[in-house]
Amino acid sequence: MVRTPCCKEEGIKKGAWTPEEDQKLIAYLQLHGEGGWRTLPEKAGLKRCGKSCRLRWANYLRPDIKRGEFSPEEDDTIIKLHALKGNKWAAIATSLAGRTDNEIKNYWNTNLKKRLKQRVLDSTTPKPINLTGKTGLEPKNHKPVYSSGPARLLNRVASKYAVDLNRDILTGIISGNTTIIAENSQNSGEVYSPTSTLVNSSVLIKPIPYTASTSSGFSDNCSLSDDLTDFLNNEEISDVYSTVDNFELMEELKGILSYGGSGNGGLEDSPEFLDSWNVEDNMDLENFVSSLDSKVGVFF
DNA sequence: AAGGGCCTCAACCGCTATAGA
DNA sequence: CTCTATAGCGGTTGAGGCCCT
Repeated sequence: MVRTPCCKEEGIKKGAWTPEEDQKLIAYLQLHGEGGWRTLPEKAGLKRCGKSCRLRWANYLRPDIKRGEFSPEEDDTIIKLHALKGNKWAAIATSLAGRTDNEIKNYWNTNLKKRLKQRVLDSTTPKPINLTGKTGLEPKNHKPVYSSGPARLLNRVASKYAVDLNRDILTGIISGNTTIIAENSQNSGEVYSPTSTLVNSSVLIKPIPYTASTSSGFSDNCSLSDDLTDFLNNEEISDVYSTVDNFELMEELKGILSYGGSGNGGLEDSPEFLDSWNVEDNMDLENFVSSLDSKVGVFF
């Protein structure tokens, strides 16, 4: 399809709008209503392209736009909806009266994202509890029995990158039916307290197999074959984690798996590196995770 | 006081989707 | 069915303000 030229013509002004331009645009739209953006600038006496006029109106001049700081309630809504929808700013904006997609996107990138990352960092203090001889969970007796792709992948990522993973988050993700075992010899006999961080490079996440009578846990038809966002958006998972706390839980996991930023040659907003693993390939996850080295560089 | 770095957010860019001729 | 115009979306940019040294 031939691309429609926009703002390519000579004499078209760019940059910040002046009050006079705003007035011209408002006056024209009050008189004629929205639409006809291509011809609007000439009719309204503006040296702007139609697209620029439409954006100025939609994001700034529209009378129903709410300006000012976001309320805590709006923060919560954005966080929850972002956990569900990802960077679908327009979809999120439909649930926040008076807020534009652009405004929400900026607010997320400059405030909420940082706040969530900071929360993840604050929650990653390791507190191992020595329960040697009391748990019956000696590592050598626990060859992992994986029942789901997600759990396996999380485990492999954790073990491969010695990443700080908050156990609360992971146990939540695995619906509480999870045993976490320190496998490394120097940690033999240890498990971690519910508030601990998994800092060891050989941590196992062992979900109890899903059964039809269990309302929580993973079924085999829920996998990470696409990406983590899809996984988290999976209806089955969303149903399990429909409370406020668990929305935050999901958000934190996303934060952890994206933590590190592009500046480190790593990840930023979404775990797209997971895309390369397809369950149908029957690829060994260990090989897959090993291959991530070359894909993401310094991870975390 | 100055200036360098950081942060915010309006505006732009590139692209897709959709409607209608 | 094809082509074009328009609307809309998400990512990115850069001007200006703020803060710190």
